[in-house]
Amino acid sequence: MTQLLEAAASVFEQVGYTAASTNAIAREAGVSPGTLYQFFPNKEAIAVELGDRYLNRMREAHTQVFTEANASLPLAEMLETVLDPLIDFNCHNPAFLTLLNSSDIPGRLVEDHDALHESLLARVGELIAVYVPAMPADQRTRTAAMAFALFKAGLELVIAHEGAERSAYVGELKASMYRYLEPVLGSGCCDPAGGTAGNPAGEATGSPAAGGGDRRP
Amino acid sequence: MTQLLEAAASVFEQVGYTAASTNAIAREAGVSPGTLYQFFPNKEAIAVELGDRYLNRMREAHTQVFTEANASLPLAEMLETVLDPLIDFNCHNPAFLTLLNSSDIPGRLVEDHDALHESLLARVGELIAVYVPAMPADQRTRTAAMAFALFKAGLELVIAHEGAERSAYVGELKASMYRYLEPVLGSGCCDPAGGTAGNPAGEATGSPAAGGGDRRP
Amino acid sequence: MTQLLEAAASVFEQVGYTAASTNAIAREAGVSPGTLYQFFPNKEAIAVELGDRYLNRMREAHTQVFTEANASLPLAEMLETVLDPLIDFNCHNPAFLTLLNSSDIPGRLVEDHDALHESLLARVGELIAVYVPAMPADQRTRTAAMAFALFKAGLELVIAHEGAERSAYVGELKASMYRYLEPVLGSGCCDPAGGTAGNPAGEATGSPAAGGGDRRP
Amino acid sequence: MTQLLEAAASVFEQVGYTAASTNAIAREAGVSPGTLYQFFPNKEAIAVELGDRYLNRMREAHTQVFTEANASLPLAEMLETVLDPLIDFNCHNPAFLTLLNSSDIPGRLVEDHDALHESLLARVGELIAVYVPAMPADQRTRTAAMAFALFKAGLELVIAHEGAERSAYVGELKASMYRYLEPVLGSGCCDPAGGTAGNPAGEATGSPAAGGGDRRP
DNA sequence: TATGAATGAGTGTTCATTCAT
DNA sequence: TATGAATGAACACTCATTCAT
Repeated sequence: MTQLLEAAASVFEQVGYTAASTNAIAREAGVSPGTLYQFFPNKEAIAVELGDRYLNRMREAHTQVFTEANASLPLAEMLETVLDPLIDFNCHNPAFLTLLNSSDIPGRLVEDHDALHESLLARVGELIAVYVPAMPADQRTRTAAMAFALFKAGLELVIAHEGAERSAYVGELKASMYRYLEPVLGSGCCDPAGGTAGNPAGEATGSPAAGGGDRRP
Repeated sequence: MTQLLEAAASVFEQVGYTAASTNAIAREAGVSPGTLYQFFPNKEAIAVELGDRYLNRMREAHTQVFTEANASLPLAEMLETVLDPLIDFNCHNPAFLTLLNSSDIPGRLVEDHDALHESLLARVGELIAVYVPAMPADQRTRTAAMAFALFKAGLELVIAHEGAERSAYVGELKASMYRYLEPVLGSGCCDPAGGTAGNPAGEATGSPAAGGGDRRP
Repeated sequence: MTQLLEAAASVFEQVGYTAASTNAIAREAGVSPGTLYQFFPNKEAIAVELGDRYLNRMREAHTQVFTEANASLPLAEMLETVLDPLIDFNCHNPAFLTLLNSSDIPGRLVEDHDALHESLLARVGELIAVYVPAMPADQRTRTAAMAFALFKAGLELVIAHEGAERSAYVGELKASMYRYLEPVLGSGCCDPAGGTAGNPAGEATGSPAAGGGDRRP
Repeated sequence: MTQLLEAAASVFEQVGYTAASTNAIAREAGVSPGTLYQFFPNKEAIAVELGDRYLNRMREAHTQVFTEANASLPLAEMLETVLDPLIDFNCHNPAFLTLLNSSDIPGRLVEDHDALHESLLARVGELIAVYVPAMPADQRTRTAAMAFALFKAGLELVIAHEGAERSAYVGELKASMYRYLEPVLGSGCCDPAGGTAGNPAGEATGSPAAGGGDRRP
């Protein structure tokens, strides 16, 4: 089962959900096609289970991401606290993003698959609600959607690069999120910094700007 | 030929490039499979031609998008000038975004397909260079990549909604791009406004915040 | 019409009858597919007409091949007289052999196509009958079939080579046919010579052994 | 696998390699198209595997064909020894000849396919070399090619007939080969006999003239 | 008459899924 | 439980043939 999901993650990441064949997943897992179908009723179910496992592992390993305690922090620190482990997790599990962006998963799965998406979106919304309880629900929904979209878009760039380049993109990602959310969630007024060169004072001001995300050697 | 490309756009948009079948495209166009292959040598060529046409139509119809005259404008106005027609175009041609995000197009096409991507990315980079000529090349590349990613991510949300909701997302998209770029390209210091509720003064300050993009009823 | 048949000959020779497409023939002839079908009802008819033309051209240009006057000659000379122009013709019209060997032409055509084959076979039989009038019909049929098969097999080797090598194969072809037929048609008893090295006296004895067939530079 | 190859042999024999469809082969074998592709990666591979099997079966079942011990025999006896099992084998496996003559097999297969051809041709050359070691290589090549072509041409006639008629053609085939090779490989001078009626003494003289090859009733 | 776009059944091949072992 | 041969509908693509122009 685990080896099947790992194989699926590998194949999904390489060719995408649609182009991934169950035979290829079985082969990658070192089992026969028949065996795969004793664990999963169909190809969609593999993606769903994989998404669930990713979600659980994120919850288990990085509890702080989903803790409201973060809400007591200033925005910049909260973002650091929340984004760092998320970025790290996705760098080590790139198939998660693939799954998250596979809007072309067909049929009945869409509901289940969107469940993964909605689950994460709801988390973002809750966090926003802690910072700005007065925000109307529809506005909060939009802000959460936009923040989440920003995060996924930036993640793709982060994952697509390695080493120092990856670190730089991590900085850009954090900066873009901070700048987008600061006028809404922050208490201050001016953007204190940015991942963009030319503002080397960034780090000192407390806004997230650079570093980590890639803990692979 | 035109009806085939329109059918392809429709099918690509609905199921993505990989899952789109040439037979389905032919059926949607109301022709036989054989007819499709008198115009295109293979499935990839359809996507390439479609991408080229989109690019040309964008160039022809919205010359101002790619004009450096925009660079003399303040950032907020430049963004309005550039983003509005782009958003509008993509709302009317949603398959363009699908194509732009179809990283799973295989084989020889990849080069042509990436050409589309690179072409747009280069445009963004040029615009940035006009605003901040002193920015180092690698930093400019990253900023352009991030801005483009932001735009695509926001577009997806815009396209996914309709009516007032869509307009609201247009505001969020513009706000996110303005806030990301302002510290780098802008001359001012404070984010003067935002699409986010709670800052109703937004429109008055000249930052892009709401409006257009969806001219469909 | 003529250009169509020439195009057909070229395409048949290159890929064989089955793999030859009518579109390819039309393209090679520089006309549209529709034009082709105004001259021929279907693909088979092209092969039939081509075969007929070959037969007629052989008859017209090389009357002596089918003249019974040859029957007054000794076997060796008759073979020279008959084979030389035949070999020459086939070297210049290689599609003829292709057609002759295309036993996989399907359907109704087979009858027409075999007509070409039968026509040539009958000629061989007639020639044999002149030499050995007493030979029983069934035996004559077999001898003719075998001689014709020998000829086609040798021709293929001849056509497959060029220059001196081709000439050498012409010698082998003539030798094989002479040796096969001599005990039946000839008056002598010993094989007087051969195209095979080691018997350089061959040419002097009057048996066909080498030379010509390839008049292309 | 075996049933698939048998089906393929049947279809190839009936319509030739090019016109044979994999679906037809699967249907003839009583399996689905998908099943065929679990054993063979593509159509070419079927022909290659079939050819290999034929070659191996010829080698295993008729070792004497490829034994140099035959070289100690007089030509007539050697031919009997070698040709009889070969003719017999081909009468029972007519698709082998079809494959051998399928010069229109495309693409990568050509190499493998020609390998089959070359393999047999080399055998003939070796046999000739034993009889006439002094023969120059190029001459030996030509003699082998011609003898092989003769054999294939005669085989076609043999296979095309049945019963007594087939036997008669076997006689003609042997006679043609004996007469072609005798002046080169034989020690005597006169053609001692022939398959052709009118020379009833043939059998007595030791030259191959008639009989077997068709052991089917 | 010549065209060439259109046809649609057919091709070689793939793949999610099943089932006897 | 695990296998892997089997399935058959579907896919990308071809081609002999038709027909409106």
